Amino acid sequence: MSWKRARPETPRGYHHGNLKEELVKAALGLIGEKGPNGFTFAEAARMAGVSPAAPYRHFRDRDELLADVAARGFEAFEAALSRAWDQGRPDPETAFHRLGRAYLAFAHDEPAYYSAMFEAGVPLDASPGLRAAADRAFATLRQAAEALIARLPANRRPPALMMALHVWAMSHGIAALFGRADGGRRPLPMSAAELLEAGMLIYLQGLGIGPESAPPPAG
Amino acid sequence: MSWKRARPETPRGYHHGNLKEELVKAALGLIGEKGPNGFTFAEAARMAGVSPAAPYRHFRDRDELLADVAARGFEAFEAALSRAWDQGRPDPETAFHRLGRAYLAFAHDEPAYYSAMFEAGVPLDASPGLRAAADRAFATLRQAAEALIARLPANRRPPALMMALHVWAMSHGIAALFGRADGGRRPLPMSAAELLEAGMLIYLQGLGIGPESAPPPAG
DNA sequence: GGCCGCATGTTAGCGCTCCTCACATGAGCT
DNA sequence: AGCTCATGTGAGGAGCGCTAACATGCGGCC
Repeated sequence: MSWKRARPETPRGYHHGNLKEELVKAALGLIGEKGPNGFTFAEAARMAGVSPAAPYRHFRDRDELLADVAARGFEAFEAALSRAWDQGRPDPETAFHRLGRAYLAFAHDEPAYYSAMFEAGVPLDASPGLRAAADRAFATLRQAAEALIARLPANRRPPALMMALHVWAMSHGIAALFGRADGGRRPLPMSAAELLEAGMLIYLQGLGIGPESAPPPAG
Repeated sequence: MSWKRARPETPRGYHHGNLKEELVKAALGLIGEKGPNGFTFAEAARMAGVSPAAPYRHFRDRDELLADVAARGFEAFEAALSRAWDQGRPDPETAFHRLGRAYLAFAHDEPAYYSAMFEAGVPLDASPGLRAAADRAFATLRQAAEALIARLPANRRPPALMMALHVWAMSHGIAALFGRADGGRRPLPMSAAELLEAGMLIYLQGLGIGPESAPPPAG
């Protein structure tokens, strides 16, 4: 009995009624606080006010819950990136910079999701929906890369996939190494967002999509 | 008694004599096999042929061993990067490409070290030597950045620190997302090394250190 | 309306891990 | 030779993942 909530906020009977959702929420909270390893199945159950065995009715094991959290994270990620990209309006450059900021904002504001997605070691094919969600998120990046590349003369266009991978890698690298809420790594002379912005400007310049080399055709 | 080695390769008495080193080696092996979380204090002890309590004579706890592995990883990393950079010989561009390949080679060939360094969640100040070792490794990248920047006209030089951070971020991003031994993430149309090489060429081009924009002064 | 099936939750418990404490051993110094 | 102390052992508490057998009550069926 000791695992029961001291004072249940929502009185309930034998059946919880919404346990799966509440377990996911609890897991998110725990991952956010103590990292993906600090998260414990038993503690999530405690938070939801159920016995330590109850979660097994909803998830095969701890890894499956983690995979579920990661999948939801990719959904939210894709939504945030799509919203930022906004179909490239008003122009691809502006939208692209918004996209970069949105990437870092997500990593910064949703560390629990970001951990589950990229740092918890969840294999991408842990669940059917996971890889699909991850692919949709990446597709947004790729779409942005394509729109930017389209502004180049046809004979100087790099592969869009490659460019998307570069953007993703740099964003993830900055988020992973410097993007945490000052957590414990390295003090920087500039913010992660500024660092990414500068890096992307240089990269785009290298492609020839720079402020001085590619005036918008209908400017 | 069941924890004893079935057939001790090196017969020993009550005292092991070299336990600390052997625990670190065992940890490396386990991390390489099963990721930084799969690694277990008790199993490392078993591998070394000692009781599960013995490791506590050499490491305060599991995290301290992990931090020790990470610190050794940074030492090896620094050594590998320095060797590749080779003081910028024969010229900074050539040496820089070697450096990039060395970065990915390390991440690929020493996954256990790389995990402990970047993915195990070890705080950088877990031990005095850890941050120092990490700083030395980063200093190598920064040194390379400085040498490359020095080839630019004085009025177009970006901050070396920023450039080093960009290089690090892109390298780490590629290593973390695509660099694993095909482990389980995403199939690519090109190797991680090629991806990094292409990304760095574009980035350098953006800085004006490109094949067609910065012929060596003594060419 | 009453009954029953089955999803959901509980209890008990195995095996494992981390870590601690009291005790054993023997290497190296005096 | 004798002592000391670093190093290793044994036993055990607390917590976790997971399973099996049992309890409960919601929802569909007659």
